[in-house]
Amino acid sequence: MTGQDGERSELQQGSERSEFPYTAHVENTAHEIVDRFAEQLDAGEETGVVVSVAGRLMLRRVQGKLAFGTLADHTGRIQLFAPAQSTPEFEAFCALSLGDWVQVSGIVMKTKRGELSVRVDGWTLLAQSRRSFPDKWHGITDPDTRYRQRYVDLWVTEEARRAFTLRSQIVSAIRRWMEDRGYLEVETPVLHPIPGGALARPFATHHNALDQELFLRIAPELYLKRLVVGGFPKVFEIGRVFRNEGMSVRHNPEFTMLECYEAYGDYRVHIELTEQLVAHLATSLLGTTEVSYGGRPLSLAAPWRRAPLAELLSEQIGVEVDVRTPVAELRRLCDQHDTPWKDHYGSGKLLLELYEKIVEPTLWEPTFVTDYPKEVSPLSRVHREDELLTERFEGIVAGRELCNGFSELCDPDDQRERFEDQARQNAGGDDEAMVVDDDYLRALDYGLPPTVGLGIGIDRLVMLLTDSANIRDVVLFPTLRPEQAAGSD
RNA sequence: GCCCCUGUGGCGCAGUUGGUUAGCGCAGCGGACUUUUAAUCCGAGGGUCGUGGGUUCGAGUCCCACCGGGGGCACCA
Repeated sequence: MTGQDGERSELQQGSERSEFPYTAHVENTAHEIVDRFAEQLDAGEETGVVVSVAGRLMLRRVQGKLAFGTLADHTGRIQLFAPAQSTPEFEAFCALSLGDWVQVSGIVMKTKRGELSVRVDGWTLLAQSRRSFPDKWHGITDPDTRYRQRYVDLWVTEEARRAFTLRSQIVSAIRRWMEDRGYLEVETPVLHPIPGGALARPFATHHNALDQELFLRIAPELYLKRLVVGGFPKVFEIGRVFRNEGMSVRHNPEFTMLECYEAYGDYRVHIELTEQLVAHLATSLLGTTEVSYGGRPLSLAAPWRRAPLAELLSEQIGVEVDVRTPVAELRRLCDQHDTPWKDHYGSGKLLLELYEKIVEPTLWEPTFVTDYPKEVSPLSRVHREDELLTERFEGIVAGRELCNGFSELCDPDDQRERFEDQARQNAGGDDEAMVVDDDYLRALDYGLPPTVGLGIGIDRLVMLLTDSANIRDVVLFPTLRPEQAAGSD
């Protein structure tokens, strides 16, 4: 391609490029005008109300001595009505390109056919679009183009605008809700000397001045608990975390997590917090807790079902199993159910693998799965009724993990042992296992009170509430392969 | 990493069992039109069919490789 990749001809590029204004007078929005006048005016009626709007010209219908246009702004669309005899520089107005930014002022009126319009009594070209906009009827159908050129997608794909607006509202509502309950929002480091707080492979980077290896965080967990040690009893953070793992419709290498910690509470406190928060978001933003996901109904109303992991698994496979079931028997069950295992897996890990394979995808209605094996929960406090389990829960909705929380492990000695156990697995080839974080252990030495913690994947939550099947539909600029050099695509 | 699908002018598509100058709609260009709603009508342009090989008298169409994109599996949230 020789640079004519959708660019307009020279003729079209306009001679007054240098005359684009530095500001624009905008007092109204498309939505506001429709809201105010759509019901009131009769076809052919004119008001004396002068409005001033700005946006992109999305459609144009020139008819000799009369032109119509469709102007889009961030709130919606409104028709422009431009008669030759009253429109300043009518010829130039008709020559506008689709996608051009214009400011228009004029009276509000309805055409003979009853379409609410702004008469173009004055207009200014604010910026040109030198590349043509996508097909006005089909929009962008290639998903790759939608993700790469989100700046165009947002104009053309109504669904995209809706999803990202809702995402913003969700995050904002979460903040308000947490703050209303006495949680303090904090910011902890993204660059970690030791990656921790989750089981995942990190991205590595390097600080030149310190000549030190650093990792992009895989979770803020350990820093937030340091803050509870530091005397903030209720903290939360909404932030980006990074995991160097595969990408899929449900996984983007960087994603947003809400994590919160509360002193003096146990895991039951955050189970309730989760179901109430999600129900609140659904009610306040969607108007109902009865939603549908992928065409299938789903009730987010609290309370959600609670069930211990081993119980759910036993029920599903028809064999009584728990964390005390011998490894050999669980391996047999894994083989039977097409679930791969490794030699170093204990009963707890085998149980988890079986559960994730067999049970999790079947949990459609919101369910809190509780009492995870200690073996697979290196940061969770031991269950008060069973030393091989922990007081941990995951919230499963539509067959997917939405959140993960637990009574926090406070005992520095126990934590050290769990770290060391993880480190052994790490050395043994499991590059997702944790390593010992001595500073975190030092913090625990000063005393962490009884505490509960919770992490919610915001992207997954937004997917759920916007009925999106692909995480890329709720991430503005998802991670993609680098675009091929222009010329071959 | 493995498997399946896909790649035609700026955009959306059609291209019949491989057969003569690769079509259509939108956009863009020229023209007509004072109530359109993807406006309509007339006219003239624009593509070495992802790239590179191969089979064939002849390939957008068949074969191979590579590149891009999508979906599924595996790993994870």
